[in-house]
Amino acid sequence: MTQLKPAKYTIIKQYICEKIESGQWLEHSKVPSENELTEQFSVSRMTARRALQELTEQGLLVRSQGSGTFVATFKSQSSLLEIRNIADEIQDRGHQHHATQLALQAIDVNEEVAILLALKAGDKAYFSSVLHFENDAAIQLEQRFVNPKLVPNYLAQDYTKITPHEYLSSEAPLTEATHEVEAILASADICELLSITNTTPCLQVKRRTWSSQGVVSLAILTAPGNKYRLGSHLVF
Amino acid sequence: MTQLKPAKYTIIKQYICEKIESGQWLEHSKVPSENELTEQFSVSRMTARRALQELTEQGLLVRSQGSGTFVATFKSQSSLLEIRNIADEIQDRGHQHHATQLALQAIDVNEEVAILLALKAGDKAYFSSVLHFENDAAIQLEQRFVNPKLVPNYLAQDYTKITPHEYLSSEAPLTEATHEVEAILASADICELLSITNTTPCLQVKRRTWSSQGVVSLAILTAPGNKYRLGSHLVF
DNA sequence: CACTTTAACTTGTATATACAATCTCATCTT
DNA sequence: AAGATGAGATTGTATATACAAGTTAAAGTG
Repeated sequence: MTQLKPAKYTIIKQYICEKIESGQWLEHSKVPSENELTEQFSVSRMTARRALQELTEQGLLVRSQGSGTFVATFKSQSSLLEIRNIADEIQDRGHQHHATQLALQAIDVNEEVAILLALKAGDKAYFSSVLHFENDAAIQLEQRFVNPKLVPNYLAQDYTKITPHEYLSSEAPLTEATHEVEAILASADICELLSITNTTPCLQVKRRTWSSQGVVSLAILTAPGNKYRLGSHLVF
Repeated sequence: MTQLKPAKYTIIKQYICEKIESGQWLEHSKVPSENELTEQFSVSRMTARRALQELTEQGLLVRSQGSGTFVATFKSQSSLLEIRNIADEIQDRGHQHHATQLALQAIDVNEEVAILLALKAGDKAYFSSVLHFENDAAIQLEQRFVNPKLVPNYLAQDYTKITPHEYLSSEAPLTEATHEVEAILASADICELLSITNTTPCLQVKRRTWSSQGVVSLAILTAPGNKYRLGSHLVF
């Protein structure tokens, strides 16, 4: 037996999580105050407070003395590990960024992608391919494979203007991500897109994202010369 | 004015941090219980508890109902971001690992290293170079530059058998680290060490570590073909 | 001696209360 | 109309208390 009786503060946490995950409480919207939760759940203020506090530490909420508690934007959750958005990175260097969408369609996944997306070989997945430019020079190819069960409306968007965390978090709040980084030589067609020779070392980042429902997406970034900065509280 | 009166729980937190950082309280050793801190600082149990709680969330302490609160091992702090130890990685693949120390000396730092280590150009730094093998094939070169002010005993160790977090955390508990990842072609001498051609793409990871005293070390890992896995709670 | 029980200690959860600090907004004043 | 004031709401800090639950070690029992 694991838990005969869940703690009261966990019940409140769960309640708030569900409201946010289901989309009933949107980003920036105000969540009930400590006193309101106190009444609603018939608990003491310190118990209600603990629920809000822990969700704030998890990054789901932000609190502000005097004004209230609010649903965090996805961005404010990302303090743990931040791989910077390519557009922001380029603009910080004082350069121009634009992107071109090369593909947006449903495809049959190959074996490797099927495994990484937790699908069966031959299953359908949504696929998009976006090429990013810095001052009109192609610098990064972004290929995304998206689980159609979890993001059914994926094919309706323009992903040159929407960053991954925007489209993903609006459909299913992401709970986890892993990144796998490798140095590779790109295939001939990708070299052509990026205007590089087949001897140019490229950084390849495979990023997988999860929601509570399962694997949401696999993104493969291929970029010559780029630096990725990772910050964290801890090491190794 | 920032803080006229620091909160009591922060005073207790600071007290505990200092004990740990100064080495008076070693890994696994028991820290005062909530009741002891209550007496010692003349606060309520909930205030003492808050200090212990927050340090636990930061990863400095671990708590166990019934038995007490203890100083965490460095490893148990590393849940946020984990770049796996190369030796563990290799052994998990079922292969053999060994390492050779190519250099261990004090050097004058060049400009780039000086900046990254927060030293002045021409300052002395400790330098070590370790080559890692998988089944007798060289697969990773690890070059470390260490701040001699913060790790004065660095030149006394054998770093083929000691992992970075072991030697660093024993001297000065690390509080933060950043990783910068890039795809490069290695220099001629490194290519020779790794038995690769000068067209082989290599992953280069620059890892900087901090303690409360300042920048502790800069490690440059150069590895062809290797994959680095990064796990985190959050994304982008 | 081996096993069980008990007592003491420690952390976990929960409540009730008080006051401080900050923010918002309606009201008052000039 | 513009600025100052103040009331109310909200989070932050702190205390005192109570009981639950897990651990440890001493005391008791066979």
